[in-house]
Amino acid sequence: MSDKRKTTRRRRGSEQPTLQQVADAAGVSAITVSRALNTPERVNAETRVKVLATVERLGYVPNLVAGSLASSRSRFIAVIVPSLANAVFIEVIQGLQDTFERQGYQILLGNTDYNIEREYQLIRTFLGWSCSALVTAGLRHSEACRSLLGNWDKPIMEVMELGDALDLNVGLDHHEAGRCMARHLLGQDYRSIVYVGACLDRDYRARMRFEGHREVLQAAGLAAPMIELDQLGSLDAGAAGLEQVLDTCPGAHAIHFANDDLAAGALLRARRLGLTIPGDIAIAGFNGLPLGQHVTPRLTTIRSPREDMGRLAAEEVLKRLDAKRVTRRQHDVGFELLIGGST
Amino acid sequence: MSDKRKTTRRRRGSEQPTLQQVADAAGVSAITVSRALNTPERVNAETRVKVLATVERLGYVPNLVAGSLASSRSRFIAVIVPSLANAVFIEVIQGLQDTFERQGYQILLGNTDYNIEREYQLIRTFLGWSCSALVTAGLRHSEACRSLLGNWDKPIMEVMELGDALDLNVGLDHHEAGRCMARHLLGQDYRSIVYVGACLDRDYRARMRFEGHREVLQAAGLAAPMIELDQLGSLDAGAAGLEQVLDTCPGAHAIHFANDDLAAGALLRARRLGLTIPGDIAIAGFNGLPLGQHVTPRLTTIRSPREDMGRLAAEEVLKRLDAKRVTRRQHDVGFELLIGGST
DNA sequence: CGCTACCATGTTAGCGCTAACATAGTTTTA
DNA sequence: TAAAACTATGTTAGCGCTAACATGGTAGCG
Repeated sequence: MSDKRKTTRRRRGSEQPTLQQVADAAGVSAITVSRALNTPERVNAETRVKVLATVERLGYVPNLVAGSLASSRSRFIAVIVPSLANAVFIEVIQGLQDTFERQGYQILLGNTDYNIEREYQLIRTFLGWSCSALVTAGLRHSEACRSLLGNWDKPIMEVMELGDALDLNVGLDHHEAGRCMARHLLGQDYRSIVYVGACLDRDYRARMRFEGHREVLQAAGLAAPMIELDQLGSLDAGAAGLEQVLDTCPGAHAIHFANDDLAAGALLRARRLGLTIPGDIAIAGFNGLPLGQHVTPRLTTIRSPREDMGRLAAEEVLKRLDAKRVTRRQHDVGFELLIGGST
Repeated sequence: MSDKRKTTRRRRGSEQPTLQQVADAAGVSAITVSRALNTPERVNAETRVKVLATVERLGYVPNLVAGSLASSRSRFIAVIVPSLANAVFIEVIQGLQDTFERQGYQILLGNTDYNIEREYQLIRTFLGWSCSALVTAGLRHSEACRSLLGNWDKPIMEVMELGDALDLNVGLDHHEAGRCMARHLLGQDYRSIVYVGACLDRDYRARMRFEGHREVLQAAGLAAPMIELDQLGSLDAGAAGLEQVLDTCPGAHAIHFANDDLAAGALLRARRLGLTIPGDIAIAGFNGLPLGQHVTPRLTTIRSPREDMGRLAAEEVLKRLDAKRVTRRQHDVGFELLIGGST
């Protein structure tokens, strides 16, 4: 390097004051300011007051990027869901956010659009942010993703369904939910029951429910016809689904929809067509959305405790982060059959 | 410091390979690996291939925290909304996320729960992450928040409503939307019109719409009664609102609800009560949610282009980040009156 | 052919913070 | 009363990356 040109290669990022500047202004060392902010109980009360006043006076905002690099811990929690269009995931996120933010963690939200490759990319990026934990919806991941997570030493929480999880798991048994509704429909003496779902390759939990449903019908010696729509859960798709059933299965007594959006769309369309429910056709859903309780007749459905699922998932992750005992890796949050007038 | 104890104070964060390790393995310098990953066009094709193969082989995941510190740029966009329970914000977020993620930006989502003090805290934290830009719902902020943002040199985008913005602004005119619906109702010859809102101090945009509504009614020489519910937009609240109107304003011809959730709740309840719509009571909403088009009769409402609003907001921010010309600071996305059978 | 221009890559010095260890003063313990 | 333990604060050395400048080679040009 050239000899004299010590032009002190300056590179200040922003004009924000730094920890060091606060320390100088307060007449202490940088580490004392750091401690006053992060572990106040380890600083003498008098010093603490002086430092915090200086922080306030200078309008100091801690650079969390630098802090994370130094400590190799960020207070990020990666949360990955397949869609934001579905109220179900929103409610889980609310439960997560509520619990995590209360503890000073920030959620990094990723949306895969039901694309398993996209999930891998998101997880890669999130690992680069030194997240403290990962919460992801579902148990299905790409091979690349599994091997990436295999080398990761932070808590991993898989929510929504139960099964063979990577680490922690909070969810419900979708096969059993499908069986439960099918049993209810049989109990009401419907014999010709159609299952209507949408995009079951992506919404594979709906397929699990169908499998449970089919099991029960077959055990009763009945056929289990299924119709798959090509648009994800929406009122429109449900209305279309109803019409498709009326066209192609004229003798159907009941329709078991994969979710409440579809079921409510069908129910509203049926009423508009002047059909009697459940006389002409019975309708059942899944999720327990509020809408189902406001339509007439009330929708028979299965309520899943979504916000609680998020909350419980977050609590279990927090326990892990606090190095608390791991009591159980798996939690079944269950579900509840809500019987309305629609069946 | 003691003389000999050069115990090389090691502090490796994780076991992840670093840039330097990739560089050594590939036989180049660290900066070349950095360039191969971040500005591949500035590296010879042959070298690039060799480096990327090594990256792949070692399973290297870039430490984004370190990168952000060094460059004092993160690819975070702070997004602050008052609630996730409201579909309106979700759709705006979807528009934002879709556009930003496509450009490699990650959204940091904050939820204020309609608490203006919480907004300040969130913004403080987000500034600490060296966000590239801030998108926030609404123009109302605390004094502390304004002064914090005053010193900030990155793009700030305020969405949802139009007005005196800090920087960029994409939204619609809520006063005008209120006027528009009031004019429609007058045009249908309703004379006794009640406005029903919920928590109008928090949902102040609904209050703006009420003010537009009141202006029009008063100009026509009519009273503009208003009922405020104490539960934010939900079907339940709407049903309760309808009953309150029936009780307290027995001569009402029409109800102008602050949003579609309330309106749909009222409409469904009215039908359950056996009322004729719009004969016994006319009902109007705001938002243009799909549900409004599925109830019978269809709900008269105002559709706001929410996802487009998010998309446009993101595009404007991206233009700024690319140092493109700032054509306009403010964009009115407009709205559309949807006339259904409910009025 | 000497000059500038440019391309590909390297060297050095931080970014702003915290972990790890050090030190001085005070209290407790045997 | 000396040693051990604890309290409050400071010093040093990175965390893993990129900006800024440096260097050597090749091409272009009059």
